[in-house]
Amino acid sequence: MTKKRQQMMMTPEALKLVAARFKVLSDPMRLNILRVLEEGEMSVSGITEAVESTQPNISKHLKSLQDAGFVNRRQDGNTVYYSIADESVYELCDLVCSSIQERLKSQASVFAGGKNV
Amino acid sequence: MTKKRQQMMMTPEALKLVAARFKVLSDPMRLNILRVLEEGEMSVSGITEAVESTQPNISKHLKSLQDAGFVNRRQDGNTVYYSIADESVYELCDLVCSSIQERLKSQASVFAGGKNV
DNA sequence: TGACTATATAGCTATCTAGTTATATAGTCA
DNA sequence: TGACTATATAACTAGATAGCTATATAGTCA
Repeated sequence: MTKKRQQMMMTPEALKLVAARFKVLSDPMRLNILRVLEEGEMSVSGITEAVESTQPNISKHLKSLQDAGFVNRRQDGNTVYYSIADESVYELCDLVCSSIQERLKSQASVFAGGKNV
Repeated sequence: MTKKRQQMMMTPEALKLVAARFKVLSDPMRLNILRVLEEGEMSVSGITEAVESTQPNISKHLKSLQDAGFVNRRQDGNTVYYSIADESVYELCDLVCSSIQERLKSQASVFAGGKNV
């Protein structure tokens, strides 16, 4: 567990890029959209219905997801389909979920009288 | 690459938790603090100097990092030392960095005339 | 062409937050 | 005790943004 890691990126510009990417993932609605898209490509109206929001709101979120490179856009006639472009987003979510679970578990052990950090 | 993944967490509360965690990472200054702490435990004043900011600002950021469980706090006399509590944050950053590099590479190939998505 | 549909965008508002300055808190040391 | 130091907090400002309504754009079909 003490394997040497390479130093994190360090220029201010790089930090901004990384932060911006995390920012796109820092909204529950956008995460919900990504979750829906995990099942496959879907139209804007389909997504709107699936996440129970309004069409303009979803279009805006999809734009930011696309700008960040998380989703792809495909137009067929006058309906537009979005799909996942970067599968690593799910790894990110899995990591965060595991981390949250760890944290909740250790907090629970406090209440149970177990030892924690 | 097509291995089945378990479905992402789905309750609204879970989505909020995950989003909140990403939000803490969505600021360049906080990422910079984490980068500095990668080298080991450091005092507030040390961090403030390392990232070239003001002490109140850094204290505030450290508080949000601590609330999210990313860092630990240890007081010795009247100086306070912070250290990394959750190493997974570096995995998250590595994933994002790789993803950004992939993206930049594919964009570069467009300019070079290579084929892209 | 015009009526219709799907998506995108503009403009607005309420909320949030990074950074600032000033101050409070709390520990050390004489 | 008082002077000093390190950190935390309060109060404020400026900028960002999620969601809304209204509207624009663009594709289909008669």
